[in-house]
Amino acid sequence: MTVSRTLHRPDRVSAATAKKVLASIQELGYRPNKQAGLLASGRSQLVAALIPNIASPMFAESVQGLSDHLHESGLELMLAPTGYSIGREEQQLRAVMGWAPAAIVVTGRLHTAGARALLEEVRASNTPVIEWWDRRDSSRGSGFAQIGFDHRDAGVMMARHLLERGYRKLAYVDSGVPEDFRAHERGEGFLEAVGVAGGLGTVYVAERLEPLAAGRRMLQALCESGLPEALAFANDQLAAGAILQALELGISIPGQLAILGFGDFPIAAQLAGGLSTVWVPRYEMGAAAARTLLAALAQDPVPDLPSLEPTIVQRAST
Amino acid sequence: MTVSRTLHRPDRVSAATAKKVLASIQELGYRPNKQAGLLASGRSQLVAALIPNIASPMFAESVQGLSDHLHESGLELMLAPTGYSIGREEQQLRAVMGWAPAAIVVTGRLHTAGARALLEEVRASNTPVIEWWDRRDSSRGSGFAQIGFDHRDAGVMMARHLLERGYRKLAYVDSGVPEDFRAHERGEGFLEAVGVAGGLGTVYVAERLEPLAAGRRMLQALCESGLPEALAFANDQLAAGAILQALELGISIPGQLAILGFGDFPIAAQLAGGLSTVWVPRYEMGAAAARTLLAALAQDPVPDLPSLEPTIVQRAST
DNA sequence: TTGTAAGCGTTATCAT
DNA sequence: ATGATAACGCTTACAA
Repeated sequence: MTVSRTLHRPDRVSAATAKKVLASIQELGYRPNKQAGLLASGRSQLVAALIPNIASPMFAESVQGLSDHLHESGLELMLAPTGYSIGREEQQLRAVMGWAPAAIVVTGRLHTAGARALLEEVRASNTPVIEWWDRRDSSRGSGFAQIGFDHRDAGVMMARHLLERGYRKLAYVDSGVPEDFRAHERGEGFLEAVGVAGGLGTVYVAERLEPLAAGRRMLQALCESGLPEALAFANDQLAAGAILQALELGISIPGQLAILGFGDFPIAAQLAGGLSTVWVPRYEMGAAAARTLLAALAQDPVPDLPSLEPTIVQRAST
Repeated sequence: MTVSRTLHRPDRVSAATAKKVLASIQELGYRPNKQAGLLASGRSQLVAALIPNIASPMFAESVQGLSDHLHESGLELMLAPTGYSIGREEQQLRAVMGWAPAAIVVTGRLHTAGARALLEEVRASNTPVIEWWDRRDSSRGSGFAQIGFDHRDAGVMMARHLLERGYRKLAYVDSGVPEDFRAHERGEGFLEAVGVAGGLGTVYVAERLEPLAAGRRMLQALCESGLPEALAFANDQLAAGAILQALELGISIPGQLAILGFGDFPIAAQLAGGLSTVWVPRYEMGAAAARTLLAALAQDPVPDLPSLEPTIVQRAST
């Protein structure tokens, strides 16, 4: 008991005892067993994050942001990939809950009914639940903490950017991942904004290949069936593929075809002249999730968060 | 006790009892507490992986490979980033060991003395320790299971590829991350092979910027100080940056300058004409680590692993 | 096939 | 300021 106190409440132990305890810890190489600690205290030091894909650059930086701030506070990160499937997400959620995590982070606001019930249960036990990478103001109150931005609005922003620059025949290229709801929502917002402005909007779906290759193929296909004036993509990788293909075909950008990406990945800044795109606070969402969740665990008020709105980055391709 | 048995050794429970138990589990929403299970059994269902950087595409796919195969067997993955620092690695190792993981995966074969002692301790308790992303045959026997390839050999292979194609004035561009020992070792192997062949070898160190930008800057700098005949890079991102810059400067590739990357990331196949590079079994290392570790946990013999040797991918840039 | 008792390593609580 | 005792929820070992 004195050892436990020395480690957790040093102010409640005399200096002399503390010194002896620490010396013994050093000498014996004692490391507390966290599982036992959790079992006794009911407080875990684990945060579980469920994300569609670990290898995707979209989420990797958010995970890094989360991880950086979590480790500063002595929390460990448990990662569970869902493969962009909400069914899989429910399974993973079930598995992860067995660890009694201190907080749970899930991607997006769309879940199976079962997953939603599990999350409600988690929240009912005073464990923070955070949805990141999405937010819809209308659904607040009913839901969990949302750290992200509205993808429909982002789609609207993309369309408006193109419309403002005079393009009228527009198309959105979706990623071809059936359950990437956020990409679909951007497409919906895009289409709607084009319609409102009296433009001509279409949605295409990329093949489910490696994205640079899929972008190339998409441009190839459109060349044969007829190019719009501007093309907005679900992500920079698709857009970069299209630009590379356009360069090879001698299609001038943005003269014959304007191209807009999403994500503002490094390649966007480096590609011939620069790819116009949408900057997304990837790392910041992770950091914000960590800050929010730490505050909730400490019963502190919700911290002020930086704006997490995406913004258009204008380069040479639009 | 009957519940525990129903869940873990269903063959030891009568069908009728099992049915009743499962019905109750369903009805009550019972989920076993894994912490308590571990505490009682001494067997954890957690695998800890320590990697330099979660957001780096180098490791992300290995993590995905590990994760995919782990989850199939009901093991959870705990990730700890070390920021390319072996000091940080030791800290993380200490933290992670508090969870009594079922197995530990660390990146590379170079660790602090303290970390090495901790890993020995882990192994002494019959917990598998795997070093991935590196392997040195001479150090086997003294060490842990190594899943990866020899980076010095990879450097030699890169140099030989360039030498065979007639280039004599060669340079290797290192990544600029001080503790990326594997990139340094590739550079050493490269230099040595060039020396042996009687060529002229140099090592440059890229600025520590976003890698595409650093590759651009490196090429710019070399243009001013004098280009070699061929340039090998520590990774494809640096090489891609150099190619983009060369295109803008009108330097012909491989005519005036040959360029070789490392990693075989998607961009290598898509870049103007194609970047020659070294394919690395990123996902496969993750999968192999999982298979090795599962076999060790099951006391099965070490499984046959596919070859994890990198190979040269010849494209237009060399 | 089922059930009982003990104990895993910690922390909460209360007594000293 | 320190220590004794009883949990935490499960599994092991053994008994019925």
